[in-house]
Amino acid sequence: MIDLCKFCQHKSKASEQLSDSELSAQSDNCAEYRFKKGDRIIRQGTLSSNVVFLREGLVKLHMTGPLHEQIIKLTNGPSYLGLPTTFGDKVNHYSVTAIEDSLVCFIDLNTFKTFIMNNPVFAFELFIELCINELNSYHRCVNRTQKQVSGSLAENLLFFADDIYHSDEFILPLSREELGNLIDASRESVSRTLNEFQNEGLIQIDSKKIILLDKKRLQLISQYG
Amino acid sequence: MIDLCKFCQHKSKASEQLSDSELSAQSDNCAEYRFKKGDRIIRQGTLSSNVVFLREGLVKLHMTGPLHEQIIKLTNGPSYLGLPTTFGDKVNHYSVTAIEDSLVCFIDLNTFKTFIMNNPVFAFELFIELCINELNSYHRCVNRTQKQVSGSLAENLLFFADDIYHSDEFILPLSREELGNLIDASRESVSRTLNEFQNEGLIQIDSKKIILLDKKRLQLISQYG
DNA sequence: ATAACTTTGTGATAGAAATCACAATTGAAT
DNA sequence: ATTCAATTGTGATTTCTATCACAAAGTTAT
Repeated sequence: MIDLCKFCQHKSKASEQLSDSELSAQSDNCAEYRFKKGDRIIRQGTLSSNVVFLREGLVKLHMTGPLHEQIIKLTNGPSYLGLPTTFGDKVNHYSVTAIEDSLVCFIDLNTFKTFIMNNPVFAFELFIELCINELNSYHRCVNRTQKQVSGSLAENLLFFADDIYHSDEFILPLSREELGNLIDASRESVSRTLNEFQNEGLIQIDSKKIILLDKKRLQLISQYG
Repeated sequence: MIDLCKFCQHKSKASEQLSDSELSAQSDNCAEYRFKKGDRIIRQGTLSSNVVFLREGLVKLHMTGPLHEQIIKLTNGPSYLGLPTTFGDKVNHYSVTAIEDSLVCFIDLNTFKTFIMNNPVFAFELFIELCINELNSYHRCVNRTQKQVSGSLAENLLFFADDIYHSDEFILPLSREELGNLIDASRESVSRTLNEFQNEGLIQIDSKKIILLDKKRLQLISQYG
């Protein structure tokens, strides 16, 4: 268990600022778990007692809204999960669920706090990360409220290809229902719109497998659709 | 100009953690401005070069979406404005406009950074504030995407009464159009829904003046409408 | 393999809200 | 006071999407 964190290949930008002794302290106060696709990592409504760091994998942050479930965002590792829900309140305001097999570290809250208090560069990096997250959350919200189904769908297909899988061909890790929760549409509308995209030659669908055929046009739809 | 900040009655929770010498340094590197209703305080797209602190007043954070303007949120003082846009990127991602006469302090960025680096309690307070902001932004987004016009409108009327004016009778500081930008509805829908509310005896409207008559029912509409 | 359950596709219908169009009101400027 | 511009109210129409209903296809378990 000695110095596991020191040699971790998936450090956050903040934890790259930790000293050897701090990393060693983190190793001693940290537990590693593997989650299978579908496993709940953080549960809305429960006490948040650890800092959660996603080393590898893909997860969804989601919360129950007034009418239905909503996926707030998707995050792939390496990245902290739920800093806001850990430090913003005692209780988790949202859930986190693996949508692909994921490797997660749970870091003791007090140890983490010590780093913030004693290592200003670490604290500053976290601070910056939170700022960027908040900006992104504003952008996501503006987009999801203003775009219609085809626009949001195109946007998210491009997001999967460009930011998650780095390939124009990928296995969609979400059901149609979940895709709907991500873009604020019903299961049926997602189905229909995906088929429209296929009929117009924008994409090719083979059940969960998606191939993006015309990214230029998808980009246009994402912007103005 | 000596120690203006020290005796400021509108300190942020974070700046209450600053030492006398730090407050004095802040006084020396800080400028105070008064903005009239309608004045732009931060302009989307320009360089963000100062930390902006709203001492008194009421402002809207807003950004241009793919289709129209959207009000991200309303903030009243005392509160930092645009920490995310100041530290998250060099360029402002959103605008801030006074919707009531406001008193604002511009704090030198480097001075502020020094505080973060040298005063961990200050940094931690800011960190917590950002976390809470992000949680709130998630909740606002879920609500505005899932509720329909009457629900969002009821929610925001209650927000004005309870959180901004602390009175069930207030002068609405936004035009119908702006209210629409806040709840993702058209100007016309806002007009119509306000009138419905009046016809059902929920509120009384006298042009900009609003009186909430039945908050219980407004709460129900806010939840399930 | 079969049964039971979940996910998905697709047509028909209904409903909420945008848009369009225009009148009325308010406010600002001269 | 008068003019011009901006804001607001209201009806008619259109559009998008949710919902409903049911069939088809996949998955999982026994």
